[in-house]
Amino acid sequence: MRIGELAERTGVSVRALRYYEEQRLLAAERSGSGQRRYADNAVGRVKLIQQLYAAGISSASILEMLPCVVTGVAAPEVLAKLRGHRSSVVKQIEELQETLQQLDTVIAGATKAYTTGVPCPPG
Amino acid sequence: MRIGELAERTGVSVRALRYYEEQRLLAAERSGSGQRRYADNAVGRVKLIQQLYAAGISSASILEMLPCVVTGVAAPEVLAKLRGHRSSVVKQIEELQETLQQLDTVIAGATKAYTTGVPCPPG
DNA sequence: GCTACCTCTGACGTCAACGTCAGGTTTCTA
DNA sequence: TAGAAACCTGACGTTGACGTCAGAGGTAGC
Repeated sequence: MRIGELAERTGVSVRALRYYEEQRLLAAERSGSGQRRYADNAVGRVKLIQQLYAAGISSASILEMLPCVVTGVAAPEVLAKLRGHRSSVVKQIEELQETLQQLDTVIAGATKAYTTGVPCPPG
Repeated sequence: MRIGELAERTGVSVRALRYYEEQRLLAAERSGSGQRRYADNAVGRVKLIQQLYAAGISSASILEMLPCVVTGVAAPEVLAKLRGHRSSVVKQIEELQETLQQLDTVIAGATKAYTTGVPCPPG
């Protein structure tokens, strides 16, 4: 498929896909005229990249771990980094759960208070 | 306390604290010579700010919700935004949990494969 | 009162993941 | 075989949360 279709199917922009290629995260065949052609599995690859980005992992780290994700094999150093990222993700989840509780407390309190008290000025 | 102590007690930089003030997220009294003086509860406030930042909430949104967190009262519009942020945090958590599973799969597979197979080149 | 450290304002620098624009080529559709 | 739509390669712009540096003034221990 061409880049526009991949963009549509993954929900990321064309520019982002070119950027991934620049970062060597996503390869593409080229047609005779130089247009990018992607295989079907590129969709999954792009979604994986997005997921890792969302976890706060940098291009460089993703680049490092991608072949391992694909082949299922990793050298000890890479494995150590993977474990590092794993624990960072765990920590992020824990912190977000705390934040969620805070938000819930505020929402619950504010909802109740507003039915009886003075509102907090918006803006 | 002065800004250096607050920085040390919260683990954020002096520059960040000044930035929070710029964004009107954190107020400070001033000494006669113009130095910032913070009350003890500033520690909690800074940690809250960090938590909200970590949830991907912008300065503007934090500014909007802070008085509500403090007073426990919110106008309906603000409340709606709070709920919006809440669901965004929930979504983030879900996505991170997916990512965690992916990482676990990779780590498990790679650990096993490495004991028997070919390593993935590091770097 | 000396000295070492802390703090001030202002202003430019940084970094990552793209957005956007320009100017030209390719591909699809009628 | 038009012409619209998609694609190409640069290359500069953007945004947020700070980092960093300069030059000047404040503070605390001895």
